[in-house]
Amino acid sequence: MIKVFNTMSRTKEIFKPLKKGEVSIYCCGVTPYNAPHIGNARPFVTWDVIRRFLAKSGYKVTYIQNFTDVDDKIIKTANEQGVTWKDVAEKNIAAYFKSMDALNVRRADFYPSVSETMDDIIKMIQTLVDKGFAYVLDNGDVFYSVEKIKNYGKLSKRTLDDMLAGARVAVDERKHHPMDFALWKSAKPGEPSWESPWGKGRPGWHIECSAMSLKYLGEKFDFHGGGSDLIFPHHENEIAQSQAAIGDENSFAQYWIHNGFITDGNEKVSKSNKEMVKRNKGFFTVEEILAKYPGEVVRLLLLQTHYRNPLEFNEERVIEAQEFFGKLAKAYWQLDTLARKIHAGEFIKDTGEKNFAITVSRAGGLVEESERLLANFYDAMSDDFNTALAITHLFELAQEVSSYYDDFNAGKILPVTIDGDILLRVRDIYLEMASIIGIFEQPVPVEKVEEKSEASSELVDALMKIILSLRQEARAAKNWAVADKIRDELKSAGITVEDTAQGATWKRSL
RNA sequence: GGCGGCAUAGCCAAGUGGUAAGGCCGAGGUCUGCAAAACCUCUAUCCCCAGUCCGAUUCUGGGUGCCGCCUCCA
Repeated sequence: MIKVFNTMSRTKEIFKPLKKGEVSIYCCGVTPYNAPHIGNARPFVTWDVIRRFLAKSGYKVTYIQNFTDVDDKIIKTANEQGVTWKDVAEKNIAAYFKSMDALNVRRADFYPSVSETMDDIIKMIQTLVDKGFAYVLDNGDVFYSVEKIKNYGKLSKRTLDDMLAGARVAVDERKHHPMDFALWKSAKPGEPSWESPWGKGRPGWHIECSAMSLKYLGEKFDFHGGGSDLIFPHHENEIAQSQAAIGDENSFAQYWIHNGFITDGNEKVSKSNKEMVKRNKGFFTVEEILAKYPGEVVRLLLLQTHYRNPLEFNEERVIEAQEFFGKLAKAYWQLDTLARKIHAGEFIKDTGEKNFAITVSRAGGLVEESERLLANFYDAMSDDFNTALAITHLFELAQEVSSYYDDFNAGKILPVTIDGDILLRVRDIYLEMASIIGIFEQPVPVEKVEEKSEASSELVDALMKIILSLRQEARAAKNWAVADKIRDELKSAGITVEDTAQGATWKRSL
């Protein structure tokens, strides 16, 4: 049983799909007028995990995400840069994909754009005009009439009276009601336009999502999501339009999922906050952040807070997440190594009956524990996609594994083949959790447990081998001054040396 | 001004009507020539007041603080 918090009811509801075994999702995508910043990334990472979880739970998932490629800001940017609106959109869509790929966000089933859905948009506006929910002005503008529908404001929990009382914006006198919004804007000089029954123009904001969801998912679909800043007016207006056009107030999305904001100093991260952009120069867009830290680390950080809560983002937290990720990765490495080597019989020795029993019981405990944690993991995910809690279960397993590994290395556990079989099962469980969270899909850039560094060249490896063997000679002669000096100087050169029971290891400092 | 949300340890962050997961930091320990790493152990009564209840951090009301939306915004 999966429970989800529905913004419409403001409560957790039991999820029942419209079609058995299938889930349809529409998530509002981006307006590609510049490169995505970290705040933009959150809903897509969130939905990516939801998709993975639902798919793993046996649902056939259809996921649609749009690009609003016809928009004021895009036109403005294009005019400023002396390029076409399409150039701007294409460039930023490419940037979007690049960032999302690095965050392991899987591709949507379709990415409709406004420019490619124009016919459907015009058709929907025409329906609204025909049914009397919209009106056309002399200049060709078309507005939606909010008074024509019952319960306008039901998603954002406000009434037309509330909104009038708190109105802050100068009202356009041509509108029948101050809250009426544009479905179609007549063409202005220097702007792209499309032919329509009302003359040349382009769609207003909101209508594209209604038209696209109808086109790709039909009159009813399961989930609709996006950032909580979209609740009003965007999603409210989508509901009004769609349900009016379809003629069914139960149509359109069944569950509304909204994610909280990423904050910086308790303030919403936003491109329009000039001061914040300035303060975070060089560490603001996803691309900038990914230039310094691995995508999987950033992804993990984004999922360590429940999606509905605000998430404070700064470099310190990324570093913390990197440490956390490193431990998860190391435990996986330990588990994989141990399982494969024991399974292949590499470690087999005569353990004696007593030790054999202890070892099997210890490994058996590990597999029981991993199964318990896997169940907890699914419970957490089933409770409104609580990735923050789910990740701690994965981490607990990582700790169990590391503890086992430590004892193994210390000789407290003797290897027998049966361990390998059991540990392979534990490894599969570990990977199952990781795959839903969506990590370990990229080469792990973590520290080495063996004596050479992954990111190094053969030459560096050879040099390090020489240096470390010289240092080892000094250590053997108890010449600590020389040994420590070598270690200290390597450290300042960006290489960390650690002495272990198996000899010295080195890695590049992070 | 209208509407909505949040308030848990130094920091981050789950959660529950029966005295609160996890991470970071910190303290102690094992190991070690030292260091590091690793592993083990320890560290909160949940913003304030009132109410309901046998019992509230968790429910209700009030207060305070913070945030968001109402204009573009993930």
